[in-house]
Amino acid sequence: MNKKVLLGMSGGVDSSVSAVLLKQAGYQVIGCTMRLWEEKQEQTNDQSILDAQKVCEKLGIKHMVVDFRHDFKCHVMQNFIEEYESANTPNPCVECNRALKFGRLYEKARELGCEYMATGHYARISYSEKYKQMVLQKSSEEKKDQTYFLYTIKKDQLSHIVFPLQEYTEKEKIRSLAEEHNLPVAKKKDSQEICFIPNNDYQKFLQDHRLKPEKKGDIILANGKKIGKHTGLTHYTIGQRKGLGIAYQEPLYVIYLDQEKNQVIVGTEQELYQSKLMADQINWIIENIALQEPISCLAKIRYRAKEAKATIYPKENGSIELVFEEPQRAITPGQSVVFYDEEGIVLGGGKIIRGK
RNA sequence: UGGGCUGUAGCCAAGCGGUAAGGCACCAGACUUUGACUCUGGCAUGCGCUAGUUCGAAUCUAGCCAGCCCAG
Repeated sequence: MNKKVLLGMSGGVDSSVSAVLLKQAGYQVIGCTMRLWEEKQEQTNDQSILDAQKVCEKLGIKHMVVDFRHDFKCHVMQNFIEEYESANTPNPCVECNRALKFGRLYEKARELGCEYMATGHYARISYSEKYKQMVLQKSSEEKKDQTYFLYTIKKDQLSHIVFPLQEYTEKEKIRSLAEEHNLPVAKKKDSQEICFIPNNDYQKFLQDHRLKPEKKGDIILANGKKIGKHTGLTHYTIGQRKGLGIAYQEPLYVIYLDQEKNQVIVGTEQELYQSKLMADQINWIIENIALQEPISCLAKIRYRAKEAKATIYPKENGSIELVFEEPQRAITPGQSVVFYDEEGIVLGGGKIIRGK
């Protein structure tokens, strides 16, 4: 048996250790790094490619680079800009997983005759007796779990995807494995922030790429009282506290962005809580669950938020309404909502249109 | 012009003779494969100004300045 797997490699510790684990498990591994954007000042993309190459060389496996710059620009960067211009708050990592890693890269694996594709994500895939199908489940390392970014994976893809880190519960262990195998990236720090945005300055990125000019406007309280000036709606997201520049008796948070009036509405922390939301672009991973019946689940409205008990009400047009038992803080359009069962199995997820 | 009130950091605000609380804002760091949130730390040699009383004043006294309110 010669299981061929295409491993997406970012040049980081996780995907590098994944290569080791796959090789040990007897797979024929091809490392593959995506070229995603043009290099200017930031050399991060080139650096990842070099790092991945070094790791592959060390392990004696093939490495290749695929040029997905066009797709990345069309799907991820474009979406990022458009969402901000619609007064939403995008999550580019979700888009990138959907369109690139489990879109283009997945196709590439098939083209190359690989039965499997792998990534260094923290998540589990297994067969579920309960649902009689392959399922995506939260990592046993709850803190590192990345299923929130992975809910867009199609259910048919699951049997062809491998997450080699799925049994690992500690990041420390991954690092020590990397050191054991003398991987040159063992000490590389975890990636964070938006990969294609230099210095994490997304304002500048938007400035350079925006379609419409920025419009300044008023910051108001829910009662309509003017309380400050904003520098453009794209600079704000719901739940945001920093950067408002308003001195008040208590902390103020952005509770709503009114694009028509070009206003930022702020309020107290209490005013951030809502117990309903509408979502569309739903991807169901559990097959027979997307019926007309309301479904109980645990829903998560942002990465690193705690799941909360909720009921899903499917709509005829394919969107859903979600009603929480307890109000949730800062439900934000553009972010994703992911549905889990009580065992952490991903039922599906979608994109939040609005909170109510 | 007469009477009253107020003046503490960028904003709000405690203190009322014993050596400047707190909140907001801001800054730095931690956390974090989104943006946020959160957490930790920093942030007035000085309390409108000038004299004075006192061992000691933001706190008491006097004068001045500024703002607000009520009379006319």
